[in-house]
Amino acid sequence: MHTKGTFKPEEFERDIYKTWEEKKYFHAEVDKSKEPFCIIMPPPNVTSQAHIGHALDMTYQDVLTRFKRMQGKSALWLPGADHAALATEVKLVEKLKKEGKTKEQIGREAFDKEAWAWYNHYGDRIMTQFKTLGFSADWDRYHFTMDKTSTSAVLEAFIRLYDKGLIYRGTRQTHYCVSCKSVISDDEVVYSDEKGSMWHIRYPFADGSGYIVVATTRPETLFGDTAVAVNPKDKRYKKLVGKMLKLPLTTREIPIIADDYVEESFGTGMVKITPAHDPNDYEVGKRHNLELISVIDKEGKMSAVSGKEFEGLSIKDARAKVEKLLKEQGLLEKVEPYTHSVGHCERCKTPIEPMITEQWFVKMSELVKPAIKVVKDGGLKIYPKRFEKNYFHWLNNIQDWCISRQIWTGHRIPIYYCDKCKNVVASKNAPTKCEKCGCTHFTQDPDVLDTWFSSALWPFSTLGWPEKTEDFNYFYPTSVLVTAYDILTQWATKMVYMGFECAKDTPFRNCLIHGLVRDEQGRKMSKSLGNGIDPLEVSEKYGADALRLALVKDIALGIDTKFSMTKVDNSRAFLNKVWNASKFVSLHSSDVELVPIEEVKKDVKDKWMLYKLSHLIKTVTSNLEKFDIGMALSNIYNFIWNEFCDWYVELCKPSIFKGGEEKANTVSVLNFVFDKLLKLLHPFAPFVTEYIYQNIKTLDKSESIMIASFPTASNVSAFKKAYLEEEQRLEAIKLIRNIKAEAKIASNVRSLVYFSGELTNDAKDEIEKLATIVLTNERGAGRIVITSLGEFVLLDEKKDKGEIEKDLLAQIEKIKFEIERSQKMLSNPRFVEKAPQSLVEEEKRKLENNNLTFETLKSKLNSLK
RNA sequence: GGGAGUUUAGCUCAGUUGGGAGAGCAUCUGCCUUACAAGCAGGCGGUCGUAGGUUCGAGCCCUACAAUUCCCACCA
Repeated sequence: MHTKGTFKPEEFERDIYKTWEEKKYFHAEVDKSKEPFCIIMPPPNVTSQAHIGHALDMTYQDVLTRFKRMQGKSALWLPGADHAALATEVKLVEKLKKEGKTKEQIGREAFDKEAWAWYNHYGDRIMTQFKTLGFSADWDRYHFTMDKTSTSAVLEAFIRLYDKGLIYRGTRQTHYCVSCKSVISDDEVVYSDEKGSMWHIRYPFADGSGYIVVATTRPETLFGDTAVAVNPKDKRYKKLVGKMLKLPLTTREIPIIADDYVEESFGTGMVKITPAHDPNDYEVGKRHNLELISVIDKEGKMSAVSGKEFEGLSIKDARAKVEKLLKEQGLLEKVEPYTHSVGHCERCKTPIEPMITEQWFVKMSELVKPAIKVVKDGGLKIYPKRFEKNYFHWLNNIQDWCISRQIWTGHRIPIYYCDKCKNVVASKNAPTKCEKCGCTHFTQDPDVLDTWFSSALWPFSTLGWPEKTEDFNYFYPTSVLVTAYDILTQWATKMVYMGFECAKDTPFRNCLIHGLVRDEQGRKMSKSLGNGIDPLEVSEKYGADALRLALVKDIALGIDTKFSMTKVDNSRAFLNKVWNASKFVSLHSSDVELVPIEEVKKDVKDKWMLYKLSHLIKTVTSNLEKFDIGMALSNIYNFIWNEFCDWYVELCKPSIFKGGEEKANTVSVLNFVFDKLLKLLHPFAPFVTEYIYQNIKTLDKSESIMIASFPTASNVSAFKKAYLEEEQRLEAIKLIRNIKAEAKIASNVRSLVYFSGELTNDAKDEIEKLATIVLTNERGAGRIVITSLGEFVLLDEKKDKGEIEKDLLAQIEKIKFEIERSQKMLSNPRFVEKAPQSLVEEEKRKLENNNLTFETLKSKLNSLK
């Protein structure tokens, strides 16, 4: 039995998890007799370590999975990891650099091997970490975005989209990272303000009649200028439109054009247009049919177009040289400091270069339509609802998705070019013979796919798609996606439109958005700030259960949460409380033959407890169904501590100490209730609940609490009367405790209290024990308190008449205030008319009671005089 | 520039269709009462950001404003 020892989670968490794994409780099977429930785990980067954000995200998922599993669903939580192509490549290149190598030196094949060695090395580290936090994912179905099934899904999806004309190759301006030597998507560009300079450069007129001045932050791109633009409404420059300028440091001439894009008030009102190296200029260039001149190459060096003097220079050197030459030629008006926003590569932090390149794109306009519709129609619900706005905004403004990357890590694009006739073939395997020219030699496109391409297929690739597997048929669409709001648009949207395109349905029915975990000052946790909290350290010290509770207690959906060790301490204190409650239950159950709940003779306190328990079960279940796990946990926490421990356990003691049948009955109910509470708590604190469950005596015990049934509310309307009766007793106890404290009587001193009304023996025992008093019907003077049971007088306090009178007057004042309040409401005809009848009745009842109390108090006062 | 969140006790935050303001921590008082001092009992503490409006009634609904955080776009 479980009657000794203190709460030491480190002594049992590991073993319990091992048992769960051995018993295969995490494994979900296709079972047509059960309803499916499925969560696909958002795959963390395979090489990352578990951080506090994961802990929150996964706790949400584990709570829901465990809840549904206990409800009898076939609950699948499918885990996996992501290869994070660009992030991994950056790290691999760094590693090679340390070894004095480059990826080009070792070649593509060897590089692939390096990548796989890397995956294998880190492969299950993060998943092992997740296990220590108690997560109940089905590890048998672990997937990786580069594994066979995922690769097969990627190939299938690519070729389908290609054949439908939804994937195409195009030349356009894209963000290019000269360090990663790859194009990156808009989402992978992070902007930050940087101190730079604004160069004011003189562009002479071609006819030698003076010059104009343009302002730029990128003087080195002037070799790519193909025009200077002014606003068509700008009176200053209207006459100049059409005139030709001599481009400094070159022999070229460029025109002055008019375009709305230019703001009159900014800089000089004249903008140099460099279509190949600026997104806005690119658009202007398209409108005016300007030539694209690339002056920066993919290495981040100046190209031949910029002239012999500049060719091969870095951007930085070129900039300095341009400045020097302009100065020498008297073409530099001034240089002023200027702070502006500069885009950087998310992974390697290098400033990005807008560049014209040839890339593969996914055409979005049609693809996006069902994804918008499903949310509008309610086929996919987003919690909280307000995030729908972000979702729609994103999809309505979406650009074609650039999916090719010039790196080596990831899924290679399944496009082959005929060596002879350049025929383009999309194929899962290398084609053997060209249909057009019969050539047998093909070269595969060197690029790989954006990581998000495989992540977009994640909800169905993990279930076996494109094969028509049983898993896919049973579990797809999945039940809910759990993720933080920062990734809703980047990832969730992709899964939805790819889900419709490939798997013909929404990938998940619900999308649950939670906030981010911040530090105590509300800052984002990051390596550079050094404010990160390692969930594994916390778990090791305080137990995984305490960590989980600290993360999700009192959090609201979609709202950031601040993490603090105070919360962990509090959670541990709560678990300790549960631990001690279990010791109490155990201690008194050992010598008792438990009676099934239907057959137990229940007294008032038992009915009161069962009545309240039934309501708790309803509330918790409904909150969990709404994904409000923060609220559900609060419900359970408050009930266990404030209702069960503080009141019910104490109420049980008189019966327990009496022994015999009365004890057996009480302990049976106590056991029943505690068992239900453990089950309610289990999804949140799986380890300690399992440990206690295994070590206490209960009827109908399952092999594990994990697979026990989640409590369901029973009909308790018959207990309502007893419930109200108990509430009256508790009210009296609280009021008596209160006057005792006010009278400065120590809480452990048994006070003599006068009471003249009728009480059952039970009630008398309870009140005497819990208020620490002895009741007597011998009248005396003292502090008076009026309760719904009658009048109690505290006798053992030496008080003179004056003080008692003062007390009474204070009570009378209080009650008068109440009476006036009720009267005011009830005398308002519009309240009586319009407010719900039950409310009006309630108010009338209160007024009546208060009037009675008022009369009693007044007669007391009079009798003193 | 566009959009969203937040603003409630000293601190961290709940508050489920509008119907007498809540928890934890901190603090104060008294208790080592036979499950638990990681505890028990009792207190102190709030014009619910500001100003209007709707309503019999507003922390909750509407409007404006302020502070703060974030997202998107952009910054020649």
